[in-house]
Amino acid sequence: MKKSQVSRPLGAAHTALFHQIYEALRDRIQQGELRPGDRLVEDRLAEDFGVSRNPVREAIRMLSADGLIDVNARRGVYIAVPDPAKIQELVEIRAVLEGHNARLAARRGNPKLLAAAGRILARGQAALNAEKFDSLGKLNVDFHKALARASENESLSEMLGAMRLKSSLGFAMNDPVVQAQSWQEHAGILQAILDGEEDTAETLSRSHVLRAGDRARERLEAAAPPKS
Amino acid sequence: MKKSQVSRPLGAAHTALFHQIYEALRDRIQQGELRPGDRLVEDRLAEDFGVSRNPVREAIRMLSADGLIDVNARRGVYIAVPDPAKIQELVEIRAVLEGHNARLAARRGNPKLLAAAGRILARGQAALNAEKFDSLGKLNVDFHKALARASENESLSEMLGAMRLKSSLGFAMNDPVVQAQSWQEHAGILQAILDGEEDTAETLSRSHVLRAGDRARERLEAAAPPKS
DNA sequence: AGCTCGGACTTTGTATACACCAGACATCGG
DNA sequence: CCGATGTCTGGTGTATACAAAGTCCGAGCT
Repeated sequence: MKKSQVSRPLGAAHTALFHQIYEALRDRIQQGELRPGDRLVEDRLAEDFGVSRNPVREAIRMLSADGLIDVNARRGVYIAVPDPAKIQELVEIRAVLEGHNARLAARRGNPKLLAAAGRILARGQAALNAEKFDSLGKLNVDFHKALARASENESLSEMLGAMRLKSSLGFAMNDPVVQAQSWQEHAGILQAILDGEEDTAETLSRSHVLRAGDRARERLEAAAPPKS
Repeated sequence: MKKSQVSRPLGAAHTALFHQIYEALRDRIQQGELRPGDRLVEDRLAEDFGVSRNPVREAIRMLSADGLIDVNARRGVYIAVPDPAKIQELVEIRAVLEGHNARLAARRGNPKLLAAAGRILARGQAALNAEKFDSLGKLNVDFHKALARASENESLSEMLGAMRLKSSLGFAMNDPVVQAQSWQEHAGILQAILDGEEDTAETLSRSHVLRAGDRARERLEAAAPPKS
């Protein structure tokens, strides 16, 4: 679910406020500026954005439908705090879909789109060698986006994007260490796709997601051990 | 995405109007009462429901985020008219996910949940024999819902539900003939799950969805041949 | 006749105002 | 001292009012 909710006829004036607010909030969540459990107060947001409460409310409904925030009737809205089990479910589903996506990409074998993915891969490896971990998070997202495009299945791309966003609530996807480890697997996936090895591409891609999930969970548990 | 957007702590008064309206509209879409391309006018809806425009607008934002309606800024909102290519994409993704769901269901092998699915299967076969085609559509949805529950992966259930709803926009899922044909495949799927045959369950389930999609598309093209 | 232009009407977008609920604090009785 | 009840306040839910953009249709022109 990108910015596609409201079609913007290109030159057509300003986009509606509720839409701008929706994107702004979503970006803040993705950026980690708003963290799980944080409260969103309509009045505050309205004032911050310099608008009335209505556009804010409509943006909140959209975020709610996306599953990014939890709305407790009459008690306030909060950035969703996903329980680990749900996150694990999401990761498993993502693994299946990313695997399928890799298979499709291998089947299509679109040289242009794959070259684009290759360039991002190179940039990522360069960043890794230069130990510029902070830029790795965005590159990781870009790489997966490029792969998603390479499958030439737009719906699948959108779904994967939405799912990545949602899982990013569960754990810091942009944790440098996790990124660095997982990055190395990207090369293998892309190679399999380039070779047209559908099965290999799917398997590698699937396990890549699962492993990344495991690593993130480990670090999460290490940081905040179960209070049992 | 069930009614889960707003948690209702049981005794907590009435559900908000915007939520009721959201559900009402969604049901109307699912029921086929509102058809692709139909226009939704805020004022009309507000009057029909006997409320102001605000709850209606918020409901519209949620439906928009679900991808069930298209909002053209300042020009009106319409029930989404999915182009066939997108529908095909959705069907393919659904096939993969339903396949995975069947695999999980086979792996879990929860007797209680599978028995529930079995009961619905029996009801469906009975309806088929009695040629009560009109009830078959709902039973089909129920059967798939039961299967989704049997995988014990809540996120997956929700996603499959949402995807079924969205594809139902593309073609009349409740077309009696399509339903009748596809229904017979259900028995095989459930049997494979009961036998714990993960691979078989996944394969059958996947091809079941793809075939149902093909059949629906055939009928659609037969009804409204390409104007080329 | 066909086209353009302009104005009224329609519909969406936003702001303001009010009602009601839920939790916090205070007060009172035991 | 402790628990129950009253009040107060912050925040959400809904309604009404206003502004702005889009659409439709007919008059006038070529």
